[in-house]
Amino acid sequence: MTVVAELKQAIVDRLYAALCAAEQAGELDLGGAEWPTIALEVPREKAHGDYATNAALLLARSARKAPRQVAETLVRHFDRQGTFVERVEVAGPGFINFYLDPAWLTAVVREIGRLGTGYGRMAPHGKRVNVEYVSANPTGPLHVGHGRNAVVGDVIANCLEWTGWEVTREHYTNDAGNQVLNFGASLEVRYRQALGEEGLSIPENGYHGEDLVELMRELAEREGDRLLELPAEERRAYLTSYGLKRKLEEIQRVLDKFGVHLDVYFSEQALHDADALMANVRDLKARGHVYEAEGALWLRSTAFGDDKDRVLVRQNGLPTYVAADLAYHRNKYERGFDRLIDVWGADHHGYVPRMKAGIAAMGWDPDTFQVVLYQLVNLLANGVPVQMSKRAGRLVTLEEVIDEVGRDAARFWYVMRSADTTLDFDLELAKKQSEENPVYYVQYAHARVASILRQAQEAGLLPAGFALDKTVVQQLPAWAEEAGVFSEESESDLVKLLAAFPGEVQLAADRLEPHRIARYAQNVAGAFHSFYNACRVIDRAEPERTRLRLMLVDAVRVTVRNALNILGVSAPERM
RNA sequence: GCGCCUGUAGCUCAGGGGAUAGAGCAGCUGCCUUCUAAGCAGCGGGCCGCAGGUUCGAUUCCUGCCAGGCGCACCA
Repeated sequence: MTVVAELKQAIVDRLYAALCAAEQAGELDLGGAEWPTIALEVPREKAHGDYATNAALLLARSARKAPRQVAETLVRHFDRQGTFVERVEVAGPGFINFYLDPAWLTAVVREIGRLGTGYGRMAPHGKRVNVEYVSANPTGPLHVGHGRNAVVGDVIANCLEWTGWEVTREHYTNDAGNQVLNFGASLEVRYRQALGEEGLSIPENGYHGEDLVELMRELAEREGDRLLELPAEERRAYLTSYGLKRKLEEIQRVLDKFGVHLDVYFSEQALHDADALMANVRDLKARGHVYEAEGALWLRSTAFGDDKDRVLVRQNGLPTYVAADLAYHRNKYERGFDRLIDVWGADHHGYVPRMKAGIAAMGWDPDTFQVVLYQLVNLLANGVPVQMSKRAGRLVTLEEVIDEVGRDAARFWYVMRSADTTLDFDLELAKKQSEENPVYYVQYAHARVASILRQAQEAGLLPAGFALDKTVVQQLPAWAEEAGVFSEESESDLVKLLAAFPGEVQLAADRLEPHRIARYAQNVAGAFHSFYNACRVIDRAEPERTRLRLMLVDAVRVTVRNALNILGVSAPERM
């Protein structure tokens, strides 16, 4: 438990004790009503203390007393011995405000220094979660939308890992079904065209992308017209599997460039090959959730909250996408995951109820399956929407975005905003403003701290062997023991923010809201820059204060670096 | 028609049952002979879409409406 978690728990415990004592003293009669959950919050106004609770306001009704009176009673019975609480006040309509001994701030900084790269990380609890994201079709390049999916999924996975989950990052590759047939047909056309054949056109529902032209041109150069001599079916099979393989490699290459490293690339075709789809349908049938109608096999998903039943096997005997996806999710559960998370574009939101229904029908708790939906990405150029036409085959690829904007800025941009809001991604703007991008503001804070530490070392304040891969406290534990307290407002503001980091990570993980980490990093950077301008760190006239502040800026370095780490953004030591 | 998301400062967006609603950008005023000015300090700017309801208290929760986006396949 962190210093903050402990001190908050102590306050809550003492509040319950005070409540209990007040009841026994006959000063408070809740009339048998249950005790409310007492929560502490950091007040918006710092004049209202370090922490505050609205417990008295919640108790007022059942106690049939004025909230302020209830608060006074609780405060009278509140025992602050052995806690960091220095002063307790009743304020406003009945809030109880807690003012802490400034030594708590020193304790926080000391702790951050001790934990270093582990600050904000919870202990593993052994539960396993599978996070499925990107899951792009291997029939074309990754585009701007995939970028959001990738970063949202990646940062969620990181947050879960930091909060103790054993995480598997997984990509589902749709390398089977109709679209693959269309893909193969498109490749055939491009191959023939590359060999000079004319009068051919990409079939209905085919893939018009320039990337396939390039891919087949390359193949034609290497293989010549040799493939034309093969039987049609064999040629088609070759082209298809060749294309899928190359496109998947392409996806992996770009993701790698984007800092997205997935543990598992799961092939849909493998499910087909193992007869997993029909095996699952048979199982669902045995469970009584499948019926036949109009020549098709239906899942009675309405029994599990869906608004209509869904076809699993079509009249023509081919399984639907739902059948494949259910078999896939069954496979995930059978691999022993306690929890499944899928990251989908909001255009697929209508698909959620049928998946949940299917999962319930297969016998798993649908609450263990969650879908994170992100709203779509609008691509703009100078504020004007860019028409993304698949037909014309012209779309801005993720790789172009990474190349133009830079990996760090792109990642930060994608995850900066809540997944619930539509994201305008203006390439021209992102390029032009790259110097003003919030990510640089955060990275700059980190670089500035590193610079201060370097200067401290040059000034002989830190030992010659001082290394940035460890913290000041780790290398100079005696400093932490002798440290005094912070007195400047910009110092305490900063430390309080640093203290909130583990809680922020937990909240981001619990709510699957990765943008909170980006926002938090900006807040810390802001508080640091303010501190930097208000306080001088290295001051030969005041060695004790210098040491304390060196530990503070080092704690900033640790926290910013850890936050950027979760975001998958680099933390440069120089800029 | 039904479902999901969104509506908060000029723009882009945070926040969230409480005590005086925030940030960045844009505009204006200051701050570099001292650790990185990719920075800081300050000023101006708000019926938190509209109308009801619940509550001691609503911008936050509920209902209805309005506006924008996205869905509603034996496609994936």
